[in-house]
Amino acid sequence: LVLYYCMRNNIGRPKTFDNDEILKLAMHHFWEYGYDSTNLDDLLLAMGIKKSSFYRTFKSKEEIFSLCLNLYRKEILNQLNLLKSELGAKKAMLMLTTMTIKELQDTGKVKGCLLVNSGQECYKKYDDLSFQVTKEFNFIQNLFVTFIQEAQEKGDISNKKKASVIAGRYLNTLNGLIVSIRAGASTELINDLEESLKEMLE
Amino acid sequence: LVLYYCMRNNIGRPKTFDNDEILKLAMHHFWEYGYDSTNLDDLLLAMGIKKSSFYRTFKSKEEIFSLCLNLYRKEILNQLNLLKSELGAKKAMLMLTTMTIKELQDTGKVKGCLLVNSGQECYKKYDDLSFQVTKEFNFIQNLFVTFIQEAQEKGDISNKKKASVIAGRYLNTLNGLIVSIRAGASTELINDLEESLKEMLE
DNA sequence: GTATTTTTGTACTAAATAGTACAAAAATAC
DNA sequence: GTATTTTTGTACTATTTAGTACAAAAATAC
Repeated sequence: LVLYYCMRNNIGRPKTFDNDEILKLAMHHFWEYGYDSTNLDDLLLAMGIKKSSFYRTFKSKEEIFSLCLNLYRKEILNQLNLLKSELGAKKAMLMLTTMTIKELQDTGKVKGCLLVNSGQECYKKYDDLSFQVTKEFNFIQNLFVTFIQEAQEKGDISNKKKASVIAGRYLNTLNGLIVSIRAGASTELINDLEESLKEMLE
Repeated sequence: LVLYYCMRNNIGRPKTFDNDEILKLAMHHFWEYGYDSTNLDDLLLAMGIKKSSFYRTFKSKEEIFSLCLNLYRKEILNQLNLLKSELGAKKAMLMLTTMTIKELQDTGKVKGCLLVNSGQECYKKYDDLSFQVTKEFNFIQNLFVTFIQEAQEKGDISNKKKASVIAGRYLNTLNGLIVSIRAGASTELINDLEESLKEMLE
């Protein structure tokens, strides 16, 4: 009798939310408020589920945050690859940067890069998360390196420096940009920084 | 009778700690651990006083942190002016940067800039502190602008861009550097970033 | 109706935290 | 000794927080 029921998988009340979708909602909430200052109640509101369902689906706050870091890296990877297939490696990088700055200016929200933010927050505080952040960040960094190499080989980037060094300078400036915008940087400065980013990929 | 005692100021048990000294200790503790994840007990240990003495001397955790931000800005101001009087404006800036990187590498501790760290932490969380951080940060930024202007007039910097733009690029790269080091940047990248900082002041 | 699974509601625990109250002790001047 | 001020010790409050326990309700298939 029990065995018969176990064979079926459409038994019982069907799931009303998609795990991946609410994970995405959680990611955006963490992205805006950070890890520590996101309390569970607000997170649940953002996700649209109740506490009981939450702990039924995820192990802990730390675990879901870890999943969010993972998702974030995947989304950047997908977006960059999509842009590359349409525009080529060099223009893809520039486009991502332009989009980032645009979004910052348009929405007025300075969310920055989730990995960078999390790095600042978790560093010397949550060892596991800190380790993962470094891993995901390096993944993205390496992705940029391969893009730059590809563009160098195609002749789109004439700069002969090592791709890893160019990528380092590029991401360094991009990361600093968020700090500068939060500190109330002028439009003039932002435009200049964007210009300097372009110069790096010439 | 009471009036007679009030005239004297050497009456009663003398103070055993200097307010400025323990403030400095507090500043270094906040600098290493951040504001939120500094709990009062650890802070008191670092300061070497007891809770009762603390609340007798300071109003709250938020107030003493505000005083620390103030002190931090003053110390940078003093150090930069001292270096300028010895080396001139341009070399003073480069020296401060070199010292920062050296300290990061030598001690292994990546404390970064207290104002930048606090900016990330307080942004959209503690309005008063956030406001103050912006103020102190702009103060330092303006200081760099005046240094660059002075060096441009003396001919030490031939770059004809607006001093504010050069300062923006410079601080932006310097701030990003801390993120990069925490993310485990290679010595090669760090050296290159330091090189790019030098180039900006040429 | 019954069996099963998902979701919710309510109430709770345990720990950490900033800040307070207040008396006792210690260190000075007289 | 007394008066005064600083420092300490102890105990407490009030709040926030992540996480748990468990039963009740809702939604499906049969």
